[in-house]
Amino acid sequence: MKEENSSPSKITRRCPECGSSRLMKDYESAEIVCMGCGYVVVAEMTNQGPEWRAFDDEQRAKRARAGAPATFTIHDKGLSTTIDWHDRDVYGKRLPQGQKAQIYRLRKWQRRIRVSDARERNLAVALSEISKIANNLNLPENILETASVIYRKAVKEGLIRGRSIQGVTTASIYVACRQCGVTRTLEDISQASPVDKKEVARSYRFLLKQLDYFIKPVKPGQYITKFCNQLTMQGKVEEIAHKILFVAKELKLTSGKGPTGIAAAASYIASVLAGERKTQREIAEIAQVTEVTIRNRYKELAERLQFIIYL
DNA sequence: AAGACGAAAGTGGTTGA
DNA sequence: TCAACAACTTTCGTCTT
Repeated sequence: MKEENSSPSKITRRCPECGSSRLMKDYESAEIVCMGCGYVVVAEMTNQGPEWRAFDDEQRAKRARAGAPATFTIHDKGLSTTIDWHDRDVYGKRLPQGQKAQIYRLRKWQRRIRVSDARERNLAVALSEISKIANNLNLPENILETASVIYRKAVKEGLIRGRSIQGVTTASIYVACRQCGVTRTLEDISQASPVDKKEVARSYRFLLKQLDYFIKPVKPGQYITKFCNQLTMQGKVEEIAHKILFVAKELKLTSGKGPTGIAAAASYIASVLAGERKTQREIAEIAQVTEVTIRNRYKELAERLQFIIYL
């Protein structure tokens, strides 16, 4: 097996920015963040363990088994047999000419059986597509699994007919992110896939309706966390931003407005208050809103917040 | 010169008849 | 299906640091 040679990528133990060893896993945004300076050390957290948990030795003995953990991300859940391309027997000896031909035929049929009918083929293509996009976005394993489950459901309900596989796979990932509380915007996700934002949004709405999912709208607070991490601002800034948001909610300034705009404005104000000023443009770029929107939210907030401004 | 501010016109999505 | 509507964007000129 090849995998044993290439060791899995190790998580850096120290922050390359400030050298601090106080690294924290942020499952919300699927990143590892330095608590000292806010630097995002690695933006990926993949679970390399088995999908089960064991609480004592007895359970471990019962649950452990040979082979890779079962996964929803391969169309047959990774349970099928594959015949590799080396024409060698278990001892590593070359096979005699006659057997070589036999193995070739076996291999051919094995492949054909594995990906048999149209639905299976669809699944196989789609799941590899999902993996590709999830990898592009450095999404953790659980998102990949969730998206795969959602896509399987969609296939089972016959929802794919007449729709592009890519559209539905991308939408599945978006649904998975929303379900698991990982803040990625439609924009983020459509950028990592060949499908445009509009198409993803259409498929997304379609999936929700057909599969009877209800997904809570994203809270601006989740975006604040994300923005502050990306802007490598101190924890203090984030804290102030959350306070501002809290007050804004009390004053009913948030309803009906885009959560990204509000979060961006709160982050902006917080950065100014904390003496760690970021420009509107910097924040606008990360928040994927315009400076004008930040200004408008900022204006509304500033008018009402002037009494509380010295927290 | 860069950043902040604001006015005005344009755009895409939602809502209700 | 269509028009009204609010939120948001784009663009551009002016002011501030």
